[in-house]
Amino acid sequence: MKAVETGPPLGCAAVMLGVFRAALQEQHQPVTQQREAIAQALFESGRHLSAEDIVEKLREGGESVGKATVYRTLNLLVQVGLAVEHDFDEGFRRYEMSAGPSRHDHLICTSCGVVVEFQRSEVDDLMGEIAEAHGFHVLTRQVKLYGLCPTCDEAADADLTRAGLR
Amino acid sequence: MKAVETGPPLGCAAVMLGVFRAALQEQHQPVTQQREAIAQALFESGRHLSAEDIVEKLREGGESVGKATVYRTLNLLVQVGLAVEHDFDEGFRRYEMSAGPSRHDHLICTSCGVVVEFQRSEVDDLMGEIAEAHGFHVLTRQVKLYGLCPTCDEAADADLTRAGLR
DNA sequence: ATCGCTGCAAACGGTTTGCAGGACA
DNA sequence: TGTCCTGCAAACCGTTTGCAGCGAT
Repeated sequence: MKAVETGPPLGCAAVMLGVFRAALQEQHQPVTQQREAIAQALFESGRHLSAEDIVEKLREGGESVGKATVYRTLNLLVQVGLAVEHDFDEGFRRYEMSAGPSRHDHLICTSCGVVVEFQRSEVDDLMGEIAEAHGFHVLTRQVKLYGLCPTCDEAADADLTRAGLR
Repeated sequence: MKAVETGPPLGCAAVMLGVFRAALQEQHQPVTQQREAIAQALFESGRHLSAEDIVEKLREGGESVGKATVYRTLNLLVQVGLAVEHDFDEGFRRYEMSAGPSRHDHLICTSCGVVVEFQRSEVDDLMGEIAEAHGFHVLTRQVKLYGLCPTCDEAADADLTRAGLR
């Protein structure tokens, strides 16, 4: 078995790429090498990538794409629903493959910056109910919990204790 | 009874201002006219204001403050927990008075941009439970539902119907 | 009187845009 | 072959920063 860097099921990227190609053709938009490369980079990583991350990833792979094209393609991916935009308060945006109906949300540590994903059907249910109650037709959501991860929380506690004992 | 532009209970701004002053003094930070004016502008409006909004609001009131000071003071307010930062994907940030424990969340229309607030104790409960399950010490959260408001949803439906009948 | 906040303007950095040339349909 | 996507670089814009001077403590 081959070692793989990161997460998504093998073959998933290929399927997503097919969907992307189909979506482009349906809108009479050209399927260019750059668009495929950018989409593939995002799908293969399966994580939260910045535009810069993608430029770098592709450069490492020997492909050269302009930053502007990366932004344009990412917007395209968001439009057709194959990617979602995230803002983790870093001063720039990150993008992530959107596996359609599989919704998940994030816990973000404001101290060390670690991002933990979680998935709870109760969130889907509750948000759906709220949207309905307000007559909104919700397409996407951003549920982010900011605070201290267990490690940083413990460290902060230790600091406080030390200060208290001083 | 006097006509009032916007929302928060009268006197609320004054109380919040007092808390801000106390917080500054506690940290041995000077209570300047600018800081008071900026905080008051935010507290009185009670809505989601951008830094630019505040500069304008103060200029209208005859007070002149630098944009840099507005940003610095807003960060100060966030640090002491009297304001929260919002990002509604407009390319800039908005700030809102934080009434401490009274948490509320937002529905955002991606078509007309209207922002609707809602408050549901179930959200507090669920988020608290999730944070606990992951050992996170959550301080703030961002729960945003993006989609079409009733008006825009209806308009979109009408468009689709028209297209279908063409 | 001292410390550090303010304000102006320039710097900064992520994102967008204009335009000449080349790739897809 | 025509359209429009790409890539470079400059423009853009919200935010941050450096520095001289004044205000709060």
